[in-house]
Amino acid sequence: MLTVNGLSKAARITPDAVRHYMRIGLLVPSRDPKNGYRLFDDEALKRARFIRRAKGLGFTLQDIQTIFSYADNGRSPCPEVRAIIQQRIAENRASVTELGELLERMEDALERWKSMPDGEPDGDEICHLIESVPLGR
Amino acid sequence: MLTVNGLSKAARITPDAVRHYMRIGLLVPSRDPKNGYRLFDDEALKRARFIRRAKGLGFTLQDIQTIFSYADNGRSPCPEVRAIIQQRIAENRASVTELGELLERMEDALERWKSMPDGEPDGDEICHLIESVPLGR
DNA sequence: TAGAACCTGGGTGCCGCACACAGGCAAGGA
DNA sequence: TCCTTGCCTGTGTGCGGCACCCAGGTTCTA
Repeated sequence: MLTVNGLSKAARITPDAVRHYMRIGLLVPSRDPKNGYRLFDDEALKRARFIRRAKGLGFTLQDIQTIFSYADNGRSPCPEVRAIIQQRIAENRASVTELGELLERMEDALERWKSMPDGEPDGDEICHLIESVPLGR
Repeated sequence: MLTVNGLSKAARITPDAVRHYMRIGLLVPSRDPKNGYRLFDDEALKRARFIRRAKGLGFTLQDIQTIFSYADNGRSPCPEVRAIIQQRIAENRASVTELGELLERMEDALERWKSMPDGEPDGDEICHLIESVPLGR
């Protein structure tokens, strides 16, 4: 049986993460009657490692909740898992695209600014560099 | 003079965003003594539009605070602006890379899973699809 | 005169933790 | 025996950038 710190080391996550997972119900400890310490069994260790793996694949903690509730009710989570990851892949593609477009705007701006002098405060503009950039729709 | 809603329309942001910017001190309204309504002048409208532009370039609200405080003290924010955007560009590149790597892992996993059957609960594994994935370091 | 549409303040929720506080408990050495 | 060190406990707050909701007051329009 492991304490919070012990579990955090065995599963290679921070103690704060362990506490967080407890708070949201992903990990449920028992108690040492002697001192009230939380104790985690092998099942909890398995879960903690699973969480680490799943997070590394882009599953959210909510997703992992869902997966656990399937498993806890004796049903296979696999079909859901396939569906969820497709969803997350789509979201991820969208945000990569979006971030890439932002990055391009940023680089363009920096480049254009190279040939522009710094402005002096004139009570009319806040920063002419930024104000020289066209508004996105 | 514009109310919250009026400003939100003139600057093309949501009323909730206007309220948020007020809360964190980016926009400071005066008051209509008749009814206590918040009133925004042209200066505030200029600021609201500036916020929209700067956000579109990847500046955080904190960055914008900094820029405003330069301008408010009669100093040119331009050198800071150049420094900040370089910083944000670097961060953005890092997260694009990171997200891209995550996306790759996700796609690889989905692909491998195509040739794997759904598992049935056996009390040993939670989801063999996910557990078949190697741990990242 | 009624209803719609606006306004006010304040609070909560999202995501995944990180950090901090104040105090209790356990095990070692001087 | 006391002191130190290092674990543990519960609780609360902060991050970014809003979105949403509540309960109630005000203003405009038909």
